[in-house]
Amino acid sequence: MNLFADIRTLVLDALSQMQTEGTLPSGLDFSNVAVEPPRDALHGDMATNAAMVLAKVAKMKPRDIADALAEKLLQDDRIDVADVAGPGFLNLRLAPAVWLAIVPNAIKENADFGRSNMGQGKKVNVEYVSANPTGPLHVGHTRGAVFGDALASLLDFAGYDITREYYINDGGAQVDVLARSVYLRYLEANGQEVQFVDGTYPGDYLVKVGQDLKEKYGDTLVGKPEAAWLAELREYSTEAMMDLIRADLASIGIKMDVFYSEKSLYGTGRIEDALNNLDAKGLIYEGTLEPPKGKLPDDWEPRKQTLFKSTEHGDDVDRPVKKSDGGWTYFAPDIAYHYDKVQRGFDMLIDILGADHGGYVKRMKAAVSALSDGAVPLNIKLTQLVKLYKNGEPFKMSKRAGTFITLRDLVEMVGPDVTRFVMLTRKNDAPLDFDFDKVREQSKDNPVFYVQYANARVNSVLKKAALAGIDVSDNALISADIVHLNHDAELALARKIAEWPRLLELAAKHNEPHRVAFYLYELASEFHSLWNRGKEETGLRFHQDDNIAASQAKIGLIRAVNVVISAGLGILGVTPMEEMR
RNA sequence: GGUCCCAUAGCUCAACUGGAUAGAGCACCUGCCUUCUAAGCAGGGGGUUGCAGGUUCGAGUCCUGCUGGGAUCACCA
Repeated sequence: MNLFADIRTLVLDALSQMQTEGTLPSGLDFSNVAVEPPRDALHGDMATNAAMVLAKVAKMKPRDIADALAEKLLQDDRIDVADVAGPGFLNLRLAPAVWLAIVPNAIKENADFGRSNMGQGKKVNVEYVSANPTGPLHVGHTRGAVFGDALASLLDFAGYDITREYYINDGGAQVDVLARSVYLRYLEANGQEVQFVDGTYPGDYLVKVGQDLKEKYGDTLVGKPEAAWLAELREYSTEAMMDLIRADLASIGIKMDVFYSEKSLYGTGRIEDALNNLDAKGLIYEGTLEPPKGKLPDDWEPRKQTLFKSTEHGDDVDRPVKKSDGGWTYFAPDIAYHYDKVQRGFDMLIDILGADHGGYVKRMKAAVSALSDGAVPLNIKLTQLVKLYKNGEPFKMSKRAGTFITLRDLVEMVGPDVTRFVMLTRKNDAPLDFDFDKVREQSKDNPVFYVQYANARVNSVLKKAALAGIDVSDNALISADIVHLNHDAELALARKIAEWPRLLELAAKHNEPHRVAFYLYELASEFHSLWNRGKEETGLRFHQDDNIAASQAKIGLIRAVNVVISAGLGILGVTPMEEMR
């Protein structure tokens, strides 16, 4: 139930009627006609830009259209007031009962309130995290993980058929490095002194892997040449790292549907298939790239390579798919991987990448555009850096000094819920400041607690009312008489609740889960405001002495707040708190 | 130098993708606890939306050019 959509339908119907009556010319495009909440509540409940959008094509004055439209709309008993204002806005005021009707509706739909079918079941693949399997997830990965997961939930709630996917980069040279590093830890476990030279991973998360390896092989690999153990250890170490990463993800509530291995693309003809597809379209050629403009890299030299003509699909330069030694570049398996996604029948692909991969966007989009003949859009969202602070002071990370903050550290220090919420209070492409101390503060400075506190307060009221013998079951609240909600402050809260389905669709449409976080903050604020007004105006308290019917109506209102907060937090992946203690 | 992202109140950020007088929080000032949790609420001051043009009924939002910050730039992933 989306009131804004309902009223927009009403407006469009009225416009069509005006066309049949000849007040408006036919053949107009209504797609830009919007019904939105006005910026200033004084203007009314909803505003439509219909008159201004249509004025030019209809060759009429905006105000004339608006006046005629107002007259039509007023015939509907949901519309109390329709005023023309400004350059041609039509401000609508709805009958209070229309707003208040959202309350029992929200309680009835409960966890499904706001769910939309705008996605029409379209298959969407959301690929996120995809960190190299060479170590635990760190803070940067965490942001991508949380953002991708919330976006997936958001789209799911908006009616898309979502697949959550992780691409394991287990095919490249970094896995050799991992294997060698693990071998060193293995030697260490066998009592040898080892040196971690450049080009190996010194992190102590590999200590246990080395020890486990000793359990498995004893000392049989000691002193053997690399050729004897490299392949084996590559396999073993990536498995161990993926176990680690899966556990990291689980600790913030993320469960992938698919883990897709890069290695599985090699030696199976899949890379060749993808490139053949491009070749058949005349997009693969042998050639030499121009040197990059500006300052030349020291070791630059012209070189003949196998290139993908990505410029045909919007890239700036063509991109190599084979190295000079004949091996694939990292781009080649990525092409094959996305080809696979296209073949699996997704209607849309979304990749979540760190901002440092921004240079990769155009070529990947070019590849998907070419592979799918433009049929499957690839939407790449970049997540900006996370700057860590401790008590207002920048917190510098250094692998060497052991002050490298991992996802696990974050979860242990502040918990999964706070981590997730805070990381979703910024747009994905804006840098994020994360202060370990501030996010744990239990005050309204901290949006997490502010929202949770609202939820807890509602529960507190429900509990006390039940103790006082009032039936506050959802069934009782649904059938409560909204006539008892007759105050502007109560109406304001009902309006905010009614915005939820619309907000959700907007957030989904723009792939912006942070909007959910901001909305929840506003909803909580509206609720806290009403709560406090009850101190002075006793008629606004939720629990009305000796008036069970009024109490049930008022408690129903805040139970609806509860429903929306739970649904919203659910999308963000945050567990609502029943009480704050 | 090329490409991408960013620039909004003293600070951290919104602004429903082109709508009305640009909004919140922090900080500062003034009020509100005998009351369902004051972990909260109400009110006040604070702005040339980096600069200069352009597009139109209308621009923080779109286009062009600057300035400043970040990321990235073939044979690493």
